Amino acid sequence: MGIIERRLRQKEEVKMDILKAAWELAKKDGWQAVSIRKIADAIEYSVPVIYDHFENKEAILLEFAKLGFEKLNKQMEMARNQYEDPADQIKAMADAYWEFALNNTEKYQLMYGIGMACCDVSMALPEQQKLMDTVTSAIEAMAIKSKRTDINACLKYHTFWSVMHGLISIKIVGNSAVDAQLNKMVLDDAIAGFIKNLR
Amino acid sequence: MGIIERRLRQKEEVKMDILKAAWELAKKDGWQAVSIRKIADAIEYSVPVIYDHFENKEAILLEFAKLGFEKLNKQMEMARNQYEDPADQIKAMADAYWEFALNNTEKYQLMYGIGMACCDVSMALPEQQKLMDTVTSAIEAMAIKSKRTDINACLKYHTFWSVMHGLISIKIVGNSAVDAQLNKMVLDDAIAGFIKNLR
DNA sequence: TACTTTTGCTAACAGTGTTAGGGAGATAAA
DNA sequence: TTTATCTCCCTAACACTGTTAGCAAAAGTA
Repeated sequence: MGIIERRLRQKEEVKMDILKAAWELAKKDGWQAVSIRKIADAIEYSVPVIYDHFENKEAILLEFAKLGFEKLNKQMEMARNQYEDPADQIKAMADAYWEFALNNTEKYQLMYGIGMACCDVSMALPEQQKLMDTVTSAIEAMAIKSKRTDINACLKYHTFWSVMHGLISIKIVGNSAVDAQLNKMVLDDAIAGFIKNLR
Repeated sequence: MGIIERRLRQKEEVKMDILKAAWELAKKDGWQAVSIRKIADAIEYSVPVIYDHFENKEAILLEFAKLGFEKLNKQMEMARNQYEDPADQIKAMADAYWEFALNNTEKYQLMYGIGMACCDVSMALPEQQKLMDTVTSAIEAMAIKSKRTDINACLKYHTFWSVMHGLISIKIVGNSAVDAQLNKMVLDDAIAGFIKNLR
């Protein structure tokens, strides 16, 4: 009775093909160029088959946003765990965030809706919460170490995130109008200042 | 021979009607809901008439991005000119930027392509340059006053802009998931830290 | 073999930006 | 005044988009 198992396996395979096709189209010509018909064409199935696997186009894109958050979470935790000192942790996480956004531009765009319609949904993803926890823990550790009782870690996290996200989204929509080297310098300067204000 | 004058006047009137219709549609249901056909319907002309006044849809949206930059420039200069002390100027400009983004969300979205396709063009607008000059002048003044020769004003401007833009774009795509009061606190904290690092 | 379920297709609906081509009216020249 | 030109603006189409209804063929079950 492995029939239904095989069916499930085959169905999963088609689903993966859909995601793979969508990803390739996005990498080649950007998310705007991704259409249901082009995906159908790539996987050699007709259009309605896609709707057997995903409720709508948004659901397909959301899948990549989720993947993005998972990957970012992993890399942020790895960066933090490489250091003991909270200041070093914060610096490492800033670099990791920057690195992730540079190497996963397509996913980052989806995660925060840069230069594209859709994805207010992605902002409500539970993976966001974990990202916040990872960074906030280091900020709290630093506050304790610096014997600063006046620091609101949640507030400081949002500051951290704003700088990072601002820099990245300007870079993404600006098509490297500002050169890459300056961007990295701005990041380093901003994070150095951020850390200094936590001491 | 006021005939051609009248014609030009009427033509300009239709152009204004197009912009007005586009603006009203955007305010009601967001930029995604703005379509050439809906505009045509609103101005009670057929679709191709719109293409007599604008090269394409992008050109219509770009008009609002330009208006946005002009308004922002004006408000930033006003904010700066209210104070003599460069630190006060920077704080005032940060508040002005924040205020502008809050009260002109639709324009801000267009200016920096938040949550929508299009508008890599708007990033190349000359109005951007002026904005940079306004802020940079205050940063330079502050560097001189603080006798700091190590400050790269251009770099600091980008830091300033990143914090502002990051905070605002998170707020816009996040549909006020994070509450408004915290956002203002984050802004004040970030700018206070920014200014502190210029002393 | 007959029945049921699953699968995946064609074709359509309603919308998008954009443009080719032509008809009617206003202006200018005869 | 008649004829020619020119400007204005419309209808209709093209090539797309996301999404879905309905049906035919294949696969599995009795």
